[in-house]
Amino acid sequence: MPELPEVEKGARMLRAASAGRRIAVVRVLHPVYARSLPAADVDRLTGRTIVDVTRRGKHQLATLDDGSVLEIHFGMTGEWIVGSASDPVDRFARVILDFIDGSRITLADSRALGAARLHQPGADVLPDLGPEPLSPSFSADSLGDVLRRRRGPIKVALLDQGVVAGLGNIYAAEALWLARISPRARASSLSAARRTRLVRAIRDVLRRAPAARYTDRENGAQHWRVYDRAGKPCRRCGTRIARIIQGARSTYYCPKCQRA
DNA sequence: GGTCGCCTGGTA
DNA sequence: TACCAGGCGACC
Repeated sequence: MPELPEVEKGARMLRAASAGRRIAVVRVLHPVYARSLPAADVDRLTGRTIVDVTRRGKHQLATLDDGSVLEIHFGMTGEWIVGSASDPVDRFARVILDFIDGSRITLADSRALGAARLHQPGADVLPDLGPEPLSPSFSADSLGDVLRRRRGPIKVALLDQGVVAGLGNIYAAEALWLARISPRARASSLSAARRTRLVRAIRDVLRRAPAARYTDRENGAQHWRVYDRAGKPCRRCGTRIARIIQGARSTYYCPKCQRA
């Protein structure tokens, strides 16, 4: 489930595999992806050279030599497969970029919830995205400014990419557990002290994610502190972890040591 | 603000 | 065979 740390890894892969390379062939292999990357954009991409790749929130941004930007979103199940143009096409390949040097990068996405979009030169890419959680512009004060206008619970607010960029369902739950804040707490009523704890917890969760192998399918789950642990004892106080639905999504939390 | 549905593989 | 996973846009 790609959240910020996984997308950062993806952006690095894309950069290593594509920066400085000229695109020979673009193939779009799924109707959902054809919607976000129509034939006209495939034509525009073909023959262009990828200059650099950056990440913003959960979005990967490949800048092309004409200033246009290819934006990739992994959705739930997106991942890169790096190889050569002679490789067999992956079962879940949705977009394939073949470069003139014979190398290839494939966007595989089993559930096809991701997207690829081409932004024209000079376009404002991702205008509604909130601050990067690991940047100084994200702070207890800035978070307070945004949350003040919110009516709903803090968990739902944290999943809003306009509040903070890059958090998903898992790390939002993990951060709230670390900060000892109930996911049901009203976003607008969080004290400055709790916002400080939350900002710290978000950074902590995101920073340690790669090292903790959060993303490893076999070993990841056992490292989660609260996510997917419904009915199991809280790692802090032993209380049974609760599962509730917020914004049509599962939320896991400790009803005792995460207070509203 | 809340809820639904896109998608499809994995699991009960 | 039904249901669940979830990022996110579309809807009420």
